[in-house]
Amino acid sequence: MQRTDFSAMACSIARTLDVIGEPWSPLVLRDVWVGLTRFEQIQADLGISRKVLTERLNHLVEHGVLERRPYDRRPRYEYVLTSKGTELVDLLMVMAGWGDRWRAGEAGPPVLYRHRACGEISRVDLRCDHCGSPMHATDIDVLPGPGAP
Amino acid sequence: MQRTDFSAMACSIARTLDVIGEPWSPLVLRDVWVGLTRFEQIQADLGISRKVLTERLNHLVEHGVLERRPYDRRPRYEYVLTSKGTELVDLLMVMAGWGDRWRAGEAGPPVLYRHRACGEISRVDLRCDHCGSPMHATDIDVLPGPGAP
DNA sequence: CAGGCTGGGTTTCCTGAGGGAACCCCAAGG
DNA sequence: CCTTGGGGTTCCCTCAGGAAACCCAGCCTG
Repeated sequence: MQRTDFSAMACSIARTLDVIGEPWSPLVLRDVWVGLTRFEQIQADLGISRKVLTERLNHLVEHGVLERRPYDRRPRYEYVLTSKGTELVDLLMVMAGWGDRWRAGEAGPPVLYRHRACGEISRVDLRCDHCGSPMHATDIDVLPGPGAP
Repeated sequence: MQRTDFSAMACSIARTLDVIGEPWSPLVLRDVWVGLTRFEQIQADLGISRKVLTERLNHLVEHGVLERRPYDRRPRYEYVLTSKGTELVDLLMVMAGWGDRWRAGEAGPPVLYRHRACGEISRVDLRCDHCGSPMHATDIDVLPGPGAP
């Protein structure tokens, strides 16, 4: 985990990292996303230490990214994505896209994504929400915003 | 940082985290992106320990995300994004988008992005690279790919 | 041409987070 | 009752992060 507290920085990247920047957090989120929603399942899938998994889950719940809820009359719980968390999955998809492109190697990507709307195996692409044309790092200017320091 | 080695996992998210998952790495990348390309600049801007900054920069260079190059006949160096690194900035933009939306608070986002193609202050949106319609976490099915374990 | 200055690190030491394994609690079920 | 299994806690050890001091190679200045 980061020792330094990122949440105080006037930077939305740092603030996002404050929520999912700790080691394992994105992978925990991915597991919940693909349907591994219980402590034992996630622990077994990732091989993460139980202590750390407890910490991560609590942190994600505190930040409103996951919701912890009982699924039995016994004390059994599962973790589900909130809408805030579901939007974080977009980030995971972009991460996966980069990994697919640059680190998949000979074997090719371990998973494929099928877009339900068109039925095609496709990749995610970044577009401008105004004009709809591609919007990548080199296509933009960065300006100070209202919350600038 | 993570003790566990993510690079061996058959997961493109984990493989991406192996490159930029360590604390500070995304912020180092952001700094280089916005033009803080020298050791002293980055160190001063982030307040990161010099030791850790050295490690992160070396790691990013080893992975071909940054390139280290001299800018003087004295032993002075600057770090610049490779194309592999520039594509990672897309990830930073999505991160910033989430932080803007969920954690900016009253003050509003600290920075704005102007899309050069249309001139508008806009946000990045995820689209299907086939059909061009929105492609978010809930719009896709995940299937095993050729590199599946 | 000795001494400073500057950028870019390296070293040292201390603390605390991650890993691993053992332990614990509670509610069924047999 | 005793076991089983999910969901955690506790303990201990090691190693990564933070802070600050130190180092070195070239200009630059007196």
